Amino acid sequence: MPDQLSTTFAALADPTRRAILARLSTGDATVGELAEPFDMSLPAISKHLTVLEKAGLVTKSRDGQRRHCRISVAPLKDATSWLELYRQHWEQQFDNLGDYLATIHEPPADNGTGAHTPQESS
Amino acid sequence: MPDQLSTTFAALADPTRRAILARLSTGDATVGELAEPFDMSLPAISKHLTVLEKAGLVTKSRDGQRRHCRISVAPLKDATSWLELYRQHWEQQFDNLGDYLATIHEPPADNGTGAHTPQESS
DNA sequence: TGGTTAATTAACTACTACGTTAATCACATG
DNA sequence: CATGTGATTAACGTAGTAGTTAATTAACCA
Repeated sequence: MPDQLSTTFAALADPTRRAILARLSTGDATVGELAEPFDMSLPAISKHLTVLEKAGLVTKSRDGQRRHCRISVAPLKDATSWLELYRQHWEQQFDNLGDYLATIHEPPADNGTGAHTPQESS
Repeated sequence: MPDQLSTTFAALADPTRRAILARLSTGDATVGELAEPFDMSLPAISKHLTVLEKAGLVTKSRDGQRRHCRISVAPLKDATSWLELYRQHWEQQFDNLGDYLATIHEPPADNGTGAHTPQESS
């Protein structure tokens, strides 16, 4: 029983499932409609939907003999929140690159160490 | 051979690996230092680092007999970009919830359809 | 040279993921 | 009731994941 965040990321780690979510973001659809664009059997799509459903990313409701699928983005929000923790980090990494690009336009002061890494461990 | 985004999400779909990234976000570390807080064998951590490295989230460099690990956040940026596509979607979903919460404080105009879903398919 | 330490690789086990086809369930309809 | 359709479940193959312990590589040190 993995945690919620792991389940969410695992669900997103498949291009078919991401495509299904992309499709559902434009509106609800039945299982058959979702399966149609894929070169894959209906049971395969059904299983992908089960994965998405267990991850809380899709909800299904009966409509006669059809199943109506709807996207549910709350877990994506949590995943984004986790990733946001690193946003400043990559912005800083860019800053370091900027610093580096600045230094190589400076006269080479005392840096003949042959170091290849612009970033400090800091 | 999955695509880059799938590899990134798959790498993030493990709490040990996310913890390793969190640790590395505070500064570089050796494999042994990374392994220390976990109740897990060193080879297990080494494999997790291999997964992170293949996903481009960690780079390793030799430092004598140690391996120096550094976080590399570019793939996280791409993952975030993908998730950002859904940000407006969940904001809208919240708006719809707000609308719904507003309607149930309104006199029931002509909405006796028994519908349970505040959102439109739109 | 020989021994210790850091880390990886090898070999193995157990489990899970992803796809298939065939069978089944559940609803719809002539 | 019989039959077709939408979707799931069953059973299976293959491949990958996650962990273990044991063996190996590579650097350091006395």
